[in-house]
Amino acid sequence: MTTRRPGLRERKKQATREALRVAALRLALEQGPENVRVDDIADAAGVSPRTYNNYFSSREQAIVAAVTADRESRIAAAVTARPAGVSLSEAVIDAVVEQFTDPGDEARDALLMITTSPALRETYAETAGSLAGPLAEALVERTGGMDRLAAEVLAACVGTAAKLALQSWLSSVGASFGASAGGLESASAGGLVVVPSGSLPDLMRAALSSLAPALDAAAPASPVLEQSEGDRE
Amino acid sequence: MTTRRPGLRERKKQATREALRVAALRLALEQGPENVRVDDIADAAGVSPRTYNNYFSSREQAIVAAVTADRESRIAAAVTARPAGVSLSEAVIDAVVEQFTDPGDEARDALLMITTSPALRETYAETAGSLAGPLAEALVERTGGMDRLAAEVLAACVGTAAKLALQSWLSSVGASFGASAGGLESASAGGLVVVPSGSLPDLMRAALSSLAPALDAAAPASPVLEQSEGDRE
DNA sequence: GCGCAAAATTGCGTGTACGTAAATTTGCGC
DNA sequence: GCGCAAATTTACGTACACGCAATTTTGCGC
Repeated sequence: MTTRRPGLRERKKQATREALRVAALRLALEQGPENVRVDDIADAAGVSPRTYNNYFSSREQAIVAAVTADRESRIAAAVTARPAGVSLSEAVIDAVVEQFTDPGDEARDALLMITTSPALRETYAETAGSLAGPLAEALVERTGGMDRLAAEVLAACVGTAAKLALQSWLSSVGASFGASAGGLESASAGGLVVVPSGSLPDLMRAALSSLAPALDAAAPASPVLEQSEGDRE
Repeated sequence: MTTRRPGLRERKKQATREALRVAALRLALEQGPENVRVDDIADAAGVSPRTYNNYFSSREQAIVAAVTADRESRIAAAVTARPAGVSLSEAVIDAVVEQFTDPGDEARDALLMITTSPALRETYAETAGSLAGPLAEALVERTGGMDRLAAEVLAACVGTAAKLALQSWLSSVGASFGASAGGLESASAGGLVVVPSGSLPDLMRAALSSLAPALDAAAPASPVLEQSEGDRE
């Protein structure tokens, strides 16, 4: 249902996007992330440099996109796929942890590179926030019509918690965080005080568990849904 | 503790920052936000353009900083200042709503300008996330040592919820949100589905109320709490 | 096939963010 | 007051994000 008509035109767009992702990742792995210009990526993908910015709004996005790909929709799908018996918090936490913890086989070295480069770390952590949209949909779907605003808020908070866990984990794995000279720190730029140096799954589970009460409270007390949830994908 | 040593040197830095803020706001109000170059701001503040970026990492930051100033620390202070009797969620929600709802007297026209410019709206909404750090401190302080990670997570989530409420409110007040062509949407760039067009206080209270259970559950030694929900694990 | 309108790509120009190293200022001990 | 080390400001160069308009490509009705 989501992929109604691929649309021959749309398909080509996705192909271009994919080509850019692949090219960006390959070049970054080969020459190091700092030595890759957007011109190089665009050149390797066979498009003009201007086109690159039609698909990605920063140099780092294409690289991390090669790893994160469509993680958001996978998480959303995983949430709706959980058996109706489990609580909402359980479903969400399990789905999120699962999707974030398992790196694709070939993504291992890419992850290593990302943890090494501060700029990539930042962008990578920010991808956690992008799951808000799809997840909100999934929340509404699963609970059978929870309040829209509540769904958006909770989904965004899950993303925030995941981002925090990711940042915390990254900062423990990699080097220390360079503090910029600027004053008005952006939300995601502040150095974290927590450096627990645990495993990423544990860390993420711990972070998300703080949200569990809010998630369960938002579910309208119907653990078993009799709704015909026939349409799956 | 926080302001241990004014430090004559530090004072001058803050003066420069203030000068940049004021200049940026004044120029933006006079000529419209789109017609202000960073060179103009730097020039008006009597520093080099490069110095501007030593204090603010984007052109819009200085403008919104003139309005938001030290909102984060005010919120943190407001949280700790609440009487010990009230629940944590109540304290936090009241403090946040209070600080966000009351625009300074002279900030009125500035707020109007911000709602008009999409770029400023974006930056303004993002400032909500910057309260995470101070708020986390306040949470730990008030609850008498809640888990550090939980405090960071909850504080960040409060910021996220506030940001969402702000975005929702801004999109209802101003014009529609232009969708960018790019694919990998950043967390805060996605168009919100919720356009309730309520008053900002109501909106923010509604958004934050979703987090109330999580906040209250995290307060261990709170006055009257029936601890129904045991932590998993 | 033909042609047309929408969509995507491209080139260009502008403004911006930031690394880097030189120049200037500040704080402090003497 | 003197001078030195650290911090701050500054100039310069590079890369980048993006608006805009011209150009090419795509999809579709005929």
